[in-house]
Amino acid sequence: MQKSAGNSNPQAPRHPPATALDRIDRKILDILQRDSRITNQGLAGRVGLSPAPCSRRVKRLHDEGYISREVAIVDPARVGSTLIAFVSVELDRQREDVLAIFERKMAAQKAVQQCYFISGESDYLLVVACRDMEHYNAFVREVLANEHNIRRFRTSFNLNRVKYDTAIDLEAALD
Amino acid sequence: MQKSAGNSNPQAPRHPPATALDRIDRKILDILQRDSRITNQGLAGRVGLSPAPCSRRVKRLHDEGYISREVAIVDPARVGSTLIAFVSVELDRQREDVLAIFERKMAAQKAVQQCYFISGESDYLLVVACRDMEHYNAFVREVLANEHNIRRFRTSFNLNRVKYDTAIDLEAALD
DNA sequence: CATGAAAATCTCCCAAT
DNA sequence: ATTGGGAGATTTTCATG
Repeated sequence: MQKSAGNSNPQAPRHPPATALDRIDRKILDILQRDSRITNQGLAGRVGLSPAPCSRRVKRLHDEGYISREVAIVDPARVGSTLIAFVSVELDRQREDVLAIFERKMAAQKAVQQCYFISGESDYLLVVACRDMEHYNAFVREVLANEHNIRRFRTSFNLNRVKYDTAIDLEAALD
Repeated sequence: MQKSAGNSNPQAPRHPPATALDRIDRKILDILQRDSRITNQGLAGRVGLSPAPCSRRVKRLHDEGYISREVAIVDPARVGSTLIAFVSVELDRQREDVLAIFERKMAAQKAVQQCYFISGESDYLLVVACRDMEHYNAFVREVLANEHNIRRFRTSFNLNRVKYDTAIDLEAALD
């Protein structure tokens, strides 16, 4: 069994063997997941270490791929991206090449923030961020309606984003 | 018209008047959205500024709330969080108090990464991150099956996360 | 892992455009 | 009003114990 597609990942970062995480590592990850702007000595203080070994651990967490990247989260409302659409997509056929083509297209679309190949009635779930309805309409017409392999798609719109977290619950993850 | 609930936001950060963004600001945001670990002088170089004014702009983008936070993105596979579930939830009634209670509950659940109040057939869409099926089962039994106001919920599981971006397309957002 | 020093970086202030 | 340069203050990193 292999992933649905995209095994030709251009530059899949090859990470070192990856040592196990102890309690301090998880605490560091937990803090950085929520605020990566914290200074090293601030972090060190919160996990009960001196700055030097704390810095080493953070570097290791990066190098070994536990932290894949650090990003700034932009407030969508402030930059005029006010509409989030959820699109469930059903393809005509679930042949590997059809899936791969669709996935490549979605990955290339800047409006598509998230794209999941899913189980259940439809094949894909998209999360699309747009400026407004006009922009979403343009996206649908240009991207989805032009895609021959789509049997149908259904859109729901966001009325209120109650929660948007990028953090993973590390207690539950390892325990 | 008001948001569906949660207007009692405990500490909604009150941001300054918010000046408009020029091309350089958007370029800064665009870069930081994808990599906030870049040094200030590296950023300054890429946007064609010297370090000092670049630092000032970044500070302003934070202070005025364009950047709501900076976070480390943890690789789910590396920390044993391998299962993502999508749950569409239909409530018994769409009364404000029922919505508010449900939203508060979801916001408090660490496994719930995203929660949207949506238009369409169901009321909410949840993105839930779990260690495995057993963990998801426990989540469903403890959290959803105990919630009296839920008429029904339907789960789809992630088979392949094709794309996971937190960046907003700023070109489209402002044009 | 902690301590202490060196190197690099960030941030503030001031002059200049 | 915003930029660019420089000094001061932090921060990170590398050595040693």
